[in-house]
Amino acid sequence: MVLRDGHDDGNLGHVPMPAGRSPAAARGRRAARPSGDDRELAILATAERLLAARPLSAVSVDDLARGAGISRPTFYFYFASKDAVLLTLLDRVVAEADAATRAAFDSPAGDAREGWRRAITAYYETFRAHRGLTLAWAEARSTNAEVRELWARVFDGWVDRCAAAIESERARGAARAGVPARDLAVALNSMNERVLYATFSGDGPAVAESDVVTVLLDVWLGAIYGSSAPSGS
Amino acid sequence: MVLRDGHDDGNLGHVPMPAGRSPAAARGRRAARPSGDDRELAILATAERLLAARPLSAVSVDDLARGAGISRPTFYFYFASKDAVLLTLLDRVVAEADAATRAAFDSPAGDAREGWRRAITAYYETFRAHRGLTLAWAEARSTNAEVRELWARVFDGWVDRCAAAIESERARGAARAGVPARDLAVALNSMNERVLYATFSGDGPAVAESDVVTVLLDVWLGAIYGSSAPSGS
DNA sequence: GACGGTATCGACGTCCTGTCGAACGAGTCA
DNA sequence: TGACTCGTTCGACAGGACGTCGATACCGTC
Repeated sequence: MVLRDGHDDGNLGHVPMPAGRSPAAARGRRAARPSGDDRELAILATAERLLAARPLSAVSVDDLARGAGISRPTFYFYFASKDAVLLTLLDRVVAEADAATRAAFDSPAGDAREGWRRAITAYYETFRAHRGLTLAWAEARSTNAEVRELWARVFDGWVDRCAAAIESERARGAARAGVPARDLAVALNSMNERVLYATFSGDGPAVAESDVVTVLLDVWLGAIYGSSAPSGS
Repeated sequence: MVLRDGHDDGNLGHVPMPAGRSPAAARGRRAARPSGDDRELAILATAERLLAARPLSAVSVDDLARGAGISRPTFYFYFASKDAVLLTLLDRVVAEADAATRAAFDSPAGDAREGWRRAITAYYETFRAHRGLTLAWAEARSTNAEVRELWARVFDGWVDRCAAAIESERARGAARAGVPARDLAVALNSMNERVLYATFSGDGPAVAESDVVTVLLDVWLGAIYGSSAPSGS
């Protein structure tokens, strides 16, 4: 019999940091406790540090444990697995990206073009700031169902917001009608995901880091408005 | 010391199947031989069969060997690793997709819109016909450098062809000027890759299989021409 | 100064990987 | 026919990573 990662999701709706308890409490094996928190933090810090230098597959539980100054079995006292650590880290970055794109969407936004540019930039900046994690997430996604689910939820949120924005642009007559807004949103967000990944990972053909936002924006505007210059404010 | 997968690329320019020798000869450990060829084929068939049902990570070398009716050590007589099998399989599918998209590009193509639609459809059809492999490839890419390189080479070829086509559309005044054609090609091909993957894998938000070509085409046309209706033939 | 929960680790069993060396069988050549 | 080669096969091994169990040390408290 194979043991499942064993943790009941509980509140994965990740409220934006309830100030006190980190989302790790739900993810880890242990209930909240004061003394061991530094260990937990040490593990997380070690993970982020190591992942900035090597791929996830080259980081073992032992590396994480040693990096945090504890033994391998002790690691399991804090996290159920290597992936659980990653999930905790991702929760944070996702909350960051979520906040940033939400801000971009809700902010004043002079004209429409500027609004979209801000949203794409927010997304770009956040993941660029956590390159290692971004790469590790992509790696884990193919083998870990929880990572897949977390990403699906997050992605879905962005798609919803984009689809709503596209529909509102269509309603005011600025954006051209065409394929369903939601399908368009899925396609464009997928593009961003893959293009940014290629740019950050550096292997294979990619758009230069300095141009990537411009290029993505150009495709977004072309797909939504039919040209790079949406009309009206 | 860790042994590398140990095979000198030789001719990875994959000529479209020299009729006689399969590309596996270059990939595997052994020189061409008549008697063991069925074993080799059996391994490849087993791999494709198993990958249609479970992810790559759930298929062990032992599964492959048993499936082909041989023992695990014997497997290593034919292939250097599980990934080498996958690489051989990918060589084939890639050649297929390459031929299909090349045909789409070179074919008569009544109007421009139809040309692009054909190219996207070719890509879509090929990978849909090998769902399991497509998913496995994505999984292997994150851990295996050879898979990454193979994909980079293939992807680059498509980008080249697309960029050239975009430039020629710009030259004749049909496509709008904008970001460099190559950057645009990278972005659009990346989108296709990610969107199709999501559609085939079925987890997370995705475009329905029946709509995906239409949606992708719409974004391509919007990005290249500025609307879904390119002018002229 | 016994107790209960926190925290820690040594040792174990399992799974998978890749390799080594011994064997087996079918041709070939003396 | 018997020795010799060469393609092919596999049992057995060693290594690495994972996750678990049970014993212990630490610590605040009653």
